[in-house]
Amino acid sequence: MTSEPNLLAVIQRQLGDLNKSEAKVANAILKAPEEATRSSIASLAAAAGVSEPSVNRFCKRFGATGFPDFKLQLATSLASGVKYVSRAVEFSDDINTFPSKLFDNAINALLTAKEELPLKAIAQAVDQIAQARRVYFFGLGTSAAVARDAEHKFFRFNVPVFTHEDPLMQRMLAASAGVGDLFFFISHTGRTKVLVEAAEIARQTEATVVSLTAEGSPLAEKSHCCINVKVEEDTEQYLPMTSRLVQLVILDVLAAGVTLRRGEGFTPHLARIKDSLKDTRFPTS
Amino acid sequence: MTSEPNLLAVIQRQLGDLNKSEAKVANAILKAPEEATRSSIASLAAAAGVSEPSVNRFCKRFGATGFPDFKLQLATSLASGVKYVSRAVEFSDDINTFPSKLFDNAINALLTAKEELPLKAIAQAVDQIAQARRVYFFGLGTSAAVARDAEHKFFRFNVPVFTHEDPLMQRMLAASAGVGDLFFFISHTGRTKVLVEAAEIARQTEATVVSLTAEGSPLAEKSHCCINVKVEEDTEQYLPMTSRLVQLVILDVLAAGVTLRRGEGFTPHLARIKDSLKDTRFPTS
DNA sequence: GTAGTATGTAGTAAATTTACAAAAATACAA
DNA sequence: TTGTATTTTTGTAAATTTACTACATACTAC
Repeated sequence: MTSEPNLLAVIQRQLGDLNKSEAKVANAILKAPEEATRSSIASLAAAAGVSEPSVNRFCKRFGATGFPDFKLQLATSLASGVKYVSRAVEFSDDINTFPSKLFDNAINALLTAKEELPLKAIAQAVDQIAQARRVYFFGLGTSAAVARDAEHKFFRFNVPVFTHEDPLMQRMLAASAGVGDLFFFISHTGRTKVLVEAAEIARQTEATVVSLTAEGSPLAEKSHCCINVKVEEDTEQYLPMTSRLVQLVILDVLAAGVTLRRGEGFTPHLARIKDSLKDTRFPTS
Repeated sequence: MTSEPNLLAVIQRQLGDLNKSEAKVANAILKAPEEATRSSIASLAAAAGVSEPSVNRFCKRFGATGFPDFKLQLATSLASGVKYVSRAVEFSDDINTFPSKLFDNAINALLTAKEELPLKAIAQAVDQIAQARRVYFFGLGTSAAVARDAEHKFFRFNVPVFTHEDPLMQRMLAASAGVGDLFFFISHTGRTKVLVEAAEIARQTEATVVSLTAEGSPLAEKSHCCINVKVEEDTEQYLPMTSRLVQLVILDVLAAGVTLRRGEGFTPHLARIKDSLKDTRFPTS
């Protein structure tokens, strides 16, 4: 419970900082992690095309006391069932391979995000949402769906929440904002022009601007509080985005944070909302 | 990789059938399994009060090729034990605990789903989507956001996709459907009346009905093809739903499946769509 | 060219396994 | 019972494999 849960992710992340032979070792391990746990230092060295001490140094660099200890850590990492390495879907994949790859990628994104949670920003955002008189969730494209999800979730807190996918509506609402209004912008890149402009407009009012987006992006700079999500995306691959999953869970975290703020006295309210949906469903069995 | 569920349990069960020194080894391991994975054959032999070859024989008896291999199996089996523990958020939680809990729950949901993926239904759904002339994604509440996300993703495939959150629109579209139309219903419970009714209406036409919902639910029964998602939800806790994350990833899988179907010749089309968004963003750096 | 780093070679220490022998347990007959 | 043959269990010691350390060489950047 102490150490990094996912050794492979750590290796992958540090790939750039390694020197030649260490990188060779890293690649050999990433290529066949299972096999690495079973092989001796000699065979791994051969597979990587380096000398045995290089493998040993590699292990120590990653916090192990030596090769056997490293293998143990690796095996433990692998045991949790996920290949902690983003694996691209290839055209040679079939039904038996690509679904697990996509799941692994999603899980991996969440694991990574969990380790670098910007707790301070989250706590601040919870404060601001809890105090807000009105909350607007704005996003475009994929993030519009995330905003919609957030609206549904936060609606349960007695706070008037709004979503709009129309950039013009977003601008107008931003322009007419005042004290107690909170604008929550969601964007993967943080560079979508119309969204950044809306944030800029909102910022010129008395309203609070919070964003869930990439660190250092134009959108982040316009915000009072920015929750950074850094998920490196294989944007070249036309693959589904894992970042929105992280965004969704972070919004869950914010929702939970607000609930906890309200205290136990608030649960009856939540129960009432849930009950109100009962008649819309076919009863179970 | 046959994977006994838990090596420790196996050892415990066979305790009676072991001879004296093997039993000593077994007890030493059961007493401190974590430590056993880290110690050498010599120290374990000493701890058990037997000779080194006895430990070795013990290992082989349990299917390992030798001591190191045994340690590996033991480590993996210990590590996989901590998987799948959903942790509920409590009012005593603070900012340092509840965010990781929520992330853990999300990750666990995906891990579980990954292991019980209904591949057959997924393959079938991919076929049907690939052949469809028009695809409608329908959902309500939280699932409406999922439907919206799906619309965005599938829009890139040249297939006309539509989403509507309005139950009346859903009914009307379902009623006027024909050959080549595919209705994709998304629902956590599969019991939302208006949605099930829309599915029923669609089913009476020549259209194809696919659903992403709970096994055996009314909605599932109305569908030509149902992708089952079983995520046991702590519905009592007013906590965010993890099921929608699973739904999203499954839709990613379907999208990837369709892309793979189209083959490599299709990538230029995807590239064009991506390029078309370029001017809407602030350039990087 | 020099300082510093990176990598490999060779030797050493450690750990694991094998082969074999001693001891213990068991079976069975007198 | 008791003794003996046979099998099983266990340990010793040697062989082998594996991992580590110290040192030398090669490379890189200044």
